[in-house]
Amino acid sequence: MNDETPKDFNPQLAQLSNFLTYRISRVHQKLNVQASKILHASVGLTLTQWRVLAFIGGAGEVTASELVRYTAMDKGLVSRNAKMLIKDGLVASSNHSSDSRIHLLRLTRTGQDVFDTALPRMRKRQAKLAECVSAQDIEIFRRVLEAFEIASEEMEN
Amino acid sequence: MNDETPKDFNPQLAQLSNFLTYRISRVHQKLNVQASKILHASVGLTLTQWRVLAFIGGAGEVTASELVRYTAMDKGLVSRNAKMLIKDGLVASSNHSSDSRIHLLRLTRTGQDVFDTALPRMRKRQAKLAECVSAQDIEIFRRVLEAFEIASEEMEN
DNA sequence: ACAATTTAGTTGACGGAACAACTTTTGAGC
DNA sequence: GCTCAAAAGTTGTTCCGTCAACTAAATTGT
Repeated sequence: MNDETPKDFNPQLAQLSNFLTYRISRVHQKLNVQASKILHASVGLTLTQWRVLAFIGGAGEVTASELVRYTAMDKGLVSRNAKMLIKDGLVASSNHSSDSRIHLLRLTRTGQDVFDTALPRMRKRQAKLAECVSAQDIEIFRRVLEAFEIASEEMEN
Repeated sequence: MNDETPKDFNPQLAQLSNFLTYRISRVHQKLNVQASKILHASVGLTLTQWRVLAFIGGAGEVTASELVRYTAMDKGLVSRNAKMLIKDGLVASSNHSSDSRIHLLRLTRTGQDVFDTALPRMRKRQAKLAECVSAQDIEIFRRVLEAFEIASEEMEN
């Protein structure tokens, strides 16, 4: 969190900290911290809970496995977080008509309120981030992310 | 890990998965998995151990707190990982001449070998990632990361 | 129609990272 | 020179995400 140039500045060290993966890691962590703060302060959810809630809210009605497919989150993680949200009364689960394995998840009235409260704040945050750079650069940034994501899966070795 | 378009494709869900922070999160995770595999296979280190080792190797001789300053890693995390590396004989620690709190960390001969083995592989991986997009786009990507990192610290709200 | 495979979801165990409390040593202020 | 604050590290606790094992239900193949 101390980001002024240290007194004992060492260019070699500074260079090492430029490894791409490492930089992504740091940015990711900081963004997470920030998002978590907002969520905690506004609706008292963790980031993961929010993600699950947001996907349910955005979709209207989904199953856990759809959620897993779209978010690439862990099965167990989704299951546990959904359970918490259900326990807290933000999400309701109902049975699928023909497939009794499946639980359909949707927001409760309260869950919808939480969603409606948090979403604009999260969007605003996104917008603030986006303001830092040009729209074009964001576009490129997205493309590079996309390319990296694909590359990181393909690369064998 | 299933990344073909799901049969039950839902554009609303797809849209939600485009939140920037979330995408960074996913890419970050996948890159980590990949890096970890390479490190595990080549030198048997975890990503965090490698980061500590790499910083020490790059700097020649550093203290733990310098490491903390440059990597923005947690104190405790650095301490524990350094300890493991010392136990495994990859890092040696010696006392500072005048300040007895400080331990100077440097690579042992073995540590240097490990460093020399892993570094080119990690660089190669970076290069492979970089190949996916133009040099110019990488530059922009770095700039955006930089901007986001700053923004995520400043934003108070 | 029944065996075998696949899919949905839950749960337990484990490991690693964040946070905080604590010790020890050094430096600063008076 | 003594007190108090700051810095360097260590260690304990806790929480969260990943992996893997497991149950139950549905689907496929013959």
